[in-house]
Amino acid sequence: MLRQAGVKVTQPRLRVLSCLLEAQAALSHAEIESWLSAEDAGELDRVTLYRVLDSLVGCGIASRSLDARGVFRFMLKSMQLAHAEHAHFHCQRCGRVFCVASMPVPTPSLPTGFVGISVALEISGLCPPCA
Amino acid sequence: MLRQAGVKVTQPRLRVLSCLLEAQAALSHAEIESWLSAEDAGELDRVTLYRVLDSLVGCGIASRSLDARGVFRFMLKSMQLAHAEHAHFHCQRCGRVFCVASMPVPTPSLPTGFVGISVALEISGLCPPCA
DNA sequence: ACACCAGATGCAACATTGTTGCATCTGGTG
DNA sequence: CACCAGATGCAACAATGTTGCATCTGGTGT
Ligand SMILES: [Mn+2]
Ligand SMILES: [Mn+2]
Ligand SMILES: [Zn+2]
Ligand SMILES: [Zn+2]
Repeated sequence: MLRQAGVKVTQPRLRVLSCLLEAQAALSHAEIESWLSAEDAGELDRVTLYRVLDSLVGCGIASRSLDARGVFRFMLKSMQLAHAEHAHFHCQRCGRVFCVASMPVPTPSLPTGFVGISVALEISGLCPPCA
Repeated sequence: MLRQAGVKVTQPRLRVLSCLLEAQAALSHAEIESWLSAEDAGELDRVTLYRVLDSLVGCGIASRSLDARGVFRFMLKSMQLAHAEHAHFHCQRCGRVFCVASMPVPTPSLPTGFVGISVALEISGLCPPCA
């Protein structure tokens, strides 16, 4: 994937990529850091991890989003694309996120000058168990 | 508004409230701080401003949301309601938020059991100056 | 008018998340 | 195998938000 994307294949990038490949959800910098520090290989520098994540996003392998606390989270672009076309429901009580396949995300129609990069349709409320 | 909401009417709350009443968009802590520091009255303590904003959100006068950089922004709840029907554009670089009147927020069609409370259509990208 | 006190304020210290500068190292290329 | 663009590691810095605590004050009851 790294070679395909035209970036250097380095140990830190391979280690972070394997995290993202295994992950079931979007991971924060802190989560990846603690996951990696549990491995046999040495710790990965905090700043290097930030820069690895930047490079993975920059070359299109990963995507970056914000969680409810304002912390950036990362997932493979391939995984993210599967969720880009439908809405997501955020339960205000339990925090869980549900896919809402019945609500497609509309195509952006922006005023001239604006460059749209992503569109998200987010519903807040109470999920069945919480309601 | 403060008396109505059942919280003490204090000078800091009145000053912050007047900012939010004048504001054309959701304001960040930093924006409110610099706006207030330009006034005749003395500077308002950073921490007090955080706590005033918390109290305004807590008593239902204001609403809190995240901008594209992960910074919290605040606006009057009443004003927020006026923005519930259209999309919003978040600049990834400068954090500013723009109304996109041309993109209406779709009516929620949720699976049975889910209780929708709010719907947001959020576009991320670069605003004209930043692009 | 006055005393009282829950809660609001101001200040210092701290925590978390993310960025910048710079010296050194290394993956890939010729 | 030499070279170098770019990646890494470390230190310092920046931005945003939180906690602890002493002091002050808005509102209430007398
Ligand atoms: Mn989904
Ligand atoms: Mn709007
Ligand atoms: Zn729930
Ligand atoms: Zn911008």
